[in-house]
Amino acid sequence: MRTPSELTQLFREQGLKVTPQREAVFRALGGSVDHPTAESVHAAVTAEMPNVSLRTVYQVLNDLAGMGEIHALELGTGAARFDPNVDTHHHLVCTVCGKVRDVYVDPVAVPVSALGFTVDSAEVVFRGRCDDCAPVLH
Amino acid sequence: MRTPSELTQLFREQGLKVTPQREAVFRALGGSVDHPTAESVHAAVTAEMPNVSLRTVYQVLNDLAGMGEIHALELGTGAARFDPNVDTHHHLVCTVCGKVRDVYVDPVAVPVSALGFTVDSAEVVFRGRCDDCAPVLH
DNA sequence: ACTCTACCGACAATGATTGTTGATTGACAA
DNA sequence: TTGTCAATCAACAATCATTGTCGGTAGAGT
Repeated sequence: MRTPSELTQLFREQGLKVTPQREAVFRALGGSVDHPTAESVHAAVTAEMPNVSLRTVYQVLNDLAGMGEIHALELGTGAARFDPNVDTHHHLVCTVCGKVRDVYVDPVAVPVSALGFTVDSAEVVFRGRCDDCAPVLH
Repeated sequence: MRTPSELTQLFREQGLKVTPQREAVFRALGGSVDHPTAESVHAAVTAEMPNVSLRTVYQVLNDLAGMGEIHALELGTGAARFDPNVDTHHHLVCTVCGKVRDVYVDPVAVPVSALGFTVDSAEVVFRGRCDDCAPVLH
């Protein structure tokens, strides 16, 4: 994801207004190392600016995803996760606490048996237990 | 997934009754090459045996998944897909029509940066367009 | 034949997300 | 500075997949 000020530029170019609510979402995403859900982005935003509706947060997140500035991840953890890191990378998902970490993997070769299928993207999801949850035996 | 008759054995060993409804689900899954949703399993079942409730189909699918006889796939296509193929393999997901195909990939190496994370499984999802949908431009 | 699980139908409830509506605000261009 | 229109609000309904519940019935397995 670009910087908040670059996004400001981009939004204006698209004919979209740069509102404080949108800027707050930009900032919340920029300062996120985890992979927040819409709910947690909303929580971060309302911490500084109450009265921002969850509806609006969803709107902005969808706008950003539509522009390719962030990625929406469906990791089977219930809610969608939003990832400001759009470089090619993959994910570690803790099956206990649900935390998501970035991980870089050697490019995954498109398998021969994929003939007759045009591959646009490959995503690798590693499931397991993170540091905090590893000691917990099942 | 094992054969319907093996599953019959297994269910009895677990103290579970082998009902016609459960057998119908076994057969529906056994004869599926695609990756059906609960809804489509239900459709296949009710084709031969009306009055089987969707609720019951969900039950049986969850039982089978709990026993490791099938896998529940969360591929971001809305509904969960159920896969009777429990061999190590991965998936091609058509972003246009939603069809899912099996694909076999060389074992994905767990990346070094995954230290501090105990990996239990790795799943690779290739997204793109299948034969039927490839000609459709965007 | 008896018992207890499984099933039914019918419905409510969940949780994430999107739609709607009517009123208000405020960003930006003129 | 002002006018316009997009954006937002609150509040609510609706969606979709899935699970829970319940009273009543059927049938699988001993």
